[in-house]
Amino acid sequence: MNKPPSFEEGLLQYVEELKDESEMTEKQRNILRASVKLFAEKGFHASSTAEIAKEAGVAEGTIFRHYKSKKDILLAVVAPVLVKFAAPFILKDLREIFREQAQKPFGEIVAELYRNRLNLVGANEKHIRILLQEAFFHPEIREALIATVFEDAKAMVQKLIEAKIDAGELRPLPSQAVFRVVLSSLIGMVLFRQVLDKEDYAYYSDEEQIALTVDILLNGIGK
Amino acid sequence: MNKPPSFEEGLLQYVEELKDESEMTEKQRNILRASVKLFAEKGFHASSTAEIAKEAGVAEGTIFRHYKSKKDILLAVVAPVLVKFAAPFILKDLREIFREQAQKPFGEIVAELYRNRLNLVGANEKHIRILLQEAFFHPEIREALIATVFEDAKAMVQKLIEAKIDAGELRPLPSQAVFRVVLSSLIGMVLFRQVLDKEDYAYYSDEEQIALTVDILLNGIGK
DNA sequence: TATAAAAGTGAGTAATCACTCGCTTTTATG
DNA sequence: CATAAAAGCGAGTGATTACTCACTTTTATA
Repeated sequence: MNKPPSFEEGLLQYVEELKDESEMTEKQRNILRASVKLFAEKGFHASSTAEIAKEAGVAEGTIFRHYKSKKDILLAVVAPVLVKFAAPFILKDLREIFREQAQKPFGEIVAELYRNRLNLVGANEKHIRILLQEAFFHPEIREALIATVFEDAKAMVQKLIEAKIDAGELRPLPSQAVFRVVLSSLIGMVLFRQVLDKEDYAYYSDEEQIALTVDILLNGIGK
Repeated sequence: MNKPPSFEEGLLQYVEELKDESEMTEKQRNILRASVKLFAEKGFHASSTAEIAKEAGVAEGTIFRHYKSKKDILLAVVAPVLVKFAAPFILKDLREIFREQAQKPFGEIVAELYRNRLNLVGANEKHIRILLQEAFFHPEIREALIATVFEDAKAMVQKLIEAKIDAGELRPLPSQAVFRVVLSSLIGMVLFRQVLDKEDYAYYSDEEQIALTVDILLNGIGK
């Protein structure tokens, strides 16, 4: 009858207990830094606690003084990305973009959104990599990712889209589909920049890619 | 001075030695089937050879009679997806779409392309999941994926795009950006259908999603 | 400065890991 | 039908795994 701990009891609990780095010991910060490095390079399962200890310059026992299991380290690495990023940024940054700029043309809002998210990804490559990697295997992480990042963004952006449709600025399309294409284009830019097409992508700047993408999004590729 | 085996010596070698299932023993087929199941569920690193043997109803020694290492099993699982799928389908299916239908409107060609790829993904969920999961960790797989699937598709689609621009059917945009958006939209559909938004997505059929996506792609969302 | 709590240590542990090897059984071939 | 090769087996291997614990060192507090 014992339910496995749900992501609310599990992952989101970390959110509330989130120490910020200033109240950690030197060694504990080293453990996190080493874990991020190794997890990003070889994945969670392929990184041993012995390696982490060595990389962090710490005895193996010290790790378990701070984290009661190896998986705890993963959650401690991943939770801040999810929270400090997703939640506050989406709820604050994005809310700002939408509220303060809701009167701006949709294209400009989306461009600003893309700019914001692209910078975010660039500045936190490793953490995001770990987050996505492990989302494949740990349903709790996947669900937390969808519940915090995706659902919020979806609700907010769809609302904006519907307002812009009512205002006659956008064609009367299903907001679900519009949101999907808006998000797809963002994911596509990240994907091309980071993994698929580094050379060709590098030929254009981020700003040019954004402008092109928004142009296509608004006006289509047809003549 | 020993270079690690490149993906050509490693992965693509499997392509040529690819047994088809008919010339495998019952047990060997069971090993592959069990591996696909476990790798898809918990990932390569988290699946032990003991588990695979148990799931396949086989002695652990039997596994190593057929595959000289655990990683060999992964490559044997992944190579067929890469080759039987990517290469032939892209070089045959896609080439068919492009050649036989090049005179059709771009929208119809892309719709056909989306239909084709969406079915492919649906029919091979597990294998694709494993392929993507492990592409994070194994550079050889990632490179093979990009080299075989991505580069071919990119060259072919960009050529079509440029032809359609010359024919005056599409706006004169950089083909790189157009290709990126075309591919992004496909990835977006897959992502929404399979993981992000199962409920909302289910409200529309694949065919409707494709039609909407192509409409937006061609005509944009602006009024 | 005395004292307790917190942080750090590293040898030790049972379990599990991928893989081997000597053996038996099944299959193919002439 | 004889014989060899291929397939299958499972106990056994040393290495590695995440984690513990008795102990020492550092830090905070009164």
